[in-house]
Amino acid sequence: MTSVTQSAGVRPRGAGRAQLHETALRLFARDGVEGTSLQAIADEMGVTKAAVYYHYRSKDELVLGVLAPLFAELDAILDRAAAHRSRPARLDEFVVGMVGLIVDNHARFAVLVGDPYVSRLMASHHDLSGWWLRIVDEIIGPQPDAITPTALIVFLTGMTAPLTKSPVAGLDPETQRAQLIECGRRILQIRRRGT
Amino acid sequence: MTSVTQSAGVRPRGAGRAQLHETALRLFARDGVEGTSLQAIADEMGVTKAAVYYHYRSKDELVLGVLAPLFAELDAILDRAAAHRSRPARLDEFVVGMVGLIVDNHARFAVLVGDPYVSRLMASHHDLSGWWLRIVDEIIGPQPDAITPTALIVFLTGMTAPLTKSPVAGLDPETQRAQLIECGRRILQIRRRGT
DNA sequence: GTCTATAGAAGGATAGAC
DNA sequence: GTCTATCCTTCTATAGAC
Repeated sequence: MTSVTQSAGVRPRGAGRAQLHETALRLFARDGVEGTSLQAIADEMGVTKAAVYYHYRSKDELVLGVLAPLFAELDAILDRAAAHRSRPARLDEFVVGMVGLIVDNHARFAVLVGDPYVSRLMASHHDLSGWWLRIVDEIIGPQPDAITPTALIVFLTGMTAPLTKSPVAGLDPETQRAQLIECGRRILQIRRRGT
Repeated sequence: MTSVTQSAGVRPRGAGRAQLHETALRLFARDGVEGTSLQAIADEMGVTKAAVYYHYRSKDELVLGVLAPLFAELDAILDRAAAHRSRPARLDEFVVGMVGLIVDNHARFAVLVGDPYVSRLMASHHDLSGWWLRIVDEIIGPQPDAITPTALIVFLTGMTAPLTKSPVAGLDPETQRAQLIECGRRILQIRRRGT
């Protein structure tokens, strides 16, 4: 959702901002948001704290700026999944979409769903519970059985682990993707349609 | 692992310590370890910081003290599971054991596996990777297929979510237990033995 | 076992020069 | 867009009285 078409050749606005996002995200994922000081981010970039404050007026806004790319993606995945008519097809499209998002954005997603600081931040700034309601309403659909919401949240939370935690990390992205999709299909009991 | 047999009638050593554990754990789970100051814990208990420092010489030791009850439990679950001869039986025993542990200790387990501060603390003080090696060696067994370790870590990480996160929380413990066991059996493809 | 008081470091954030 | 310098708050931790 960041400005995509910016006439080629022009130095992109916020080249420094992109580096800031990258550095901050890496440290957030490694040490947690609360465990990452603006000083540490500045040191890692070889600049001073004040340089960071040029881009964002507070740490909270920096965190939201780093996570921002996810929100549009999450909505897009929901849109694509909700377009299917049968529940299994919706669930499968959702699983495949989420796995794709996570494989490409493991750190960002792990910070979003796993960091306590972010959880509190979301409660006041962004509406993440609305996203969950959309899942229940539009993907699982009317009359959900008792276990599917639980299975979904177990999967959504658990799927970040293999990519960040030590033991299983380090697999090539295609294997990760295939294994995670299989996990999602198992826990949601989706019989694979002819793809 | 804390002293169990202490002649009855005697005021238990560390009645205050138990309350400290309880309070600290609740705040750790809610705000994260790094987001919970010793001041906040002391305030919550109605005492001063110095009183907390009477029980533990540092914040790190307090964190380890709060999490300590888990480690003996984790080993006991592994022992029970490893005693079975067939792999499906070992996996099922492990799933049932872990779900029981989590339902009774969601907050503690969530802090252990989810908190960035704890992750760093474990890397230096405790050997959590040894616990994972025991799982792979003694539960999954020789010649693990490619996906089972991934499925296990997705489940172990994900299973904490329904108990702490908002949407699905608030179910009665028996339902939670049954749903989580079912999730584990699905993702690990365990056909239920005659229980 | 709990208190007051305080040291010493680190954090978030701002002002103003370049 | 980045710097120096500074302010104020909060944090961990310790010393010593009760």
